[in-house]
Amino acid sequence: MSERIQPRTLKGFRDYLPEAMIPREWLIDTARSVYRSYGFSPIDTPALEYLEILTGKGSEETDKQLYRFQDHGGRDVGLRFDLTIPLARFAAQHIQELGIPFKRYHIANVWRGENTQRGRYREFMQCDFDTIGTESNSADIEMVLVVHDLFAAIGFEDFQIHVNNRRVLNGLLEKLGLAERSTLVLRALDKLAKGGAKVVSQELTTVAGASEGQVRDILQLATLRGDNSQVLAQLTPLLAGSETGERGLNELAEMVAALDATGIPSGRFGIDVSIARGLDYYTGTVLETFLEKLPGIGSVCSGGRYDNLAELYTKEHLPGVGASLGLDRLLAAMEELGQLKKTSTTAPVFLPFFAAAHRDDYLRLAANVRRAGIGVEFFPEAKKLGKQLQYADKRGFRIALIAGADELAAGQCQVKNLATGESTTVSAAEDGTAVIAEIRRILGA
RNA sequence: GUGGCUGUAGUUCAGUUGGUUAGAACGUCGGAUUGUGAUUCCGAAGGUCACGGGUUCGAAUCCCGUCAGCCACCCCA
Repeated sequence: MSERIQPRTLKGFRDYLPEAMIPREWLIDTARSVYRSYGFSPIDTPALEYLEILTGKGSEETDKQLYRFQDHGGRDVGLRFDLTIPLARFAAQHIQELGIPFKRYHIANVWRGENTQRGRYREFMQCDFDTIGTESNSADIEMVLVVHDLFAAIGFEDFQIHVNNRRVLNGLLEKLGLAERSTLVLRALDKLAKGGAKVVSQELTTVAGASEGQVRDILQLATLRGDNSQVLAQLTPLLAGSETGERGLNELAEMVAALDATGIPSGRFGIDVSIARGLDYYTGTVLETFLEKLPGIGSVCSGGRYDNLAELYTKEHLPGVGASLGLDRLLAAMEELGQLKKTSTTAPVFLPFFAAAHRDDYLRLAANVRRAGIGVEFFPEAKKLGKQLQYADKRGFRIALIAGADELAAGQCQVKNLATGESTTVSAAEDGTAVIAEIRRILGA
């Protein structure tokens, strides 16, 4: 034992203590229930894939960030860096059994070997949902609704879903004769929110090789302001004559009308022509979600429509639309906003081990309360009551059930509200119905 | 991957121009209080000063490397 191994974790990888894990699980549960409420079904895929599956896309950037190695059988493998590529492979393999349209959600860890920053890690969780196999704009509209419901369910008031359509931009680029360099242009445009017009125009000129006039037209389009109908009206002349652009415009207009009809508060959703998304596989709707109080953290939920998800893996034509919630970035944001409740207990009720000779009575009482669907933690040692209550207080329990030899002899139990300190004595007989009723009363209040 | 800042008990931080035994608060554990939790009092545990090397009579302090964290770029959730 002379030399111990230093306990440590890799850069960008983290341990989760109960205090961090409890809100994390809550967020996952919330996302899951919103996705399910729209009929999305869960799937899972392996963390490790054949390298060729992951590098199929071939972009340099993802290639650099990919965790890759040879497995014990000498196969070239890699850890998934998002959930979309695995979905493409998954769909190519199983779409026959699944049928179309296929709606799935996938909540899982992904890995990227990039440099860390607040809210950005090398192992992080994504909560994706996608609808594949349909080109209907309804699916795009539903995507926005899901994102809206998701953030509302999490408890945010001040969030904004920015929506755009790639066809709008592509239409303009066609008109300008820049269609071939669209990826470079879009990537530059993606920096508008952060860097401003100067940065964008410089990158457009130097990287994308756009002329002064082209830069001016692109920026004019991207910096349109006003409410949704105003933006749509201003876009119309800019895109006139471009089939692609007009189609994009129509899709946007349809979406605006549909979302208005569902009664989404207007401040939470807006056309933002500057949203481009760096990823080049998006072809139609693109979406980003920002927290008004924390614009610096960037988009916490992004997504869009892609024409052919699985073309690398199958002949089957599989269009899709979906978005991804960045769970860890969102948790970092919520922590910064003080929006996370601090508890490190999962059961609401605490049962002190008070009278050492009565362990079985406590276990029976706890079992009765649990049968009613209420979690109970029984303290493992018959320590001083004060100590046990201190423990309960620190963990954030809401109720303590206090029963010493006297109460047990009388068939009674104190139900103590730990928030107020009030305590009522009720009968513990009849499988604890009175105890359970009192607990429910306190929890309900 | 590039550049900048940082690293001292579980946590937040002191620590003089390099000087001998590295401190505090909070937290933890025990006691005052063999039946009631954020109060009070007493006591205890807890540090290879991130790790490794160098300079020096002497290093938490100066230098180099590694690791990690934060920030910017890049990219993105």
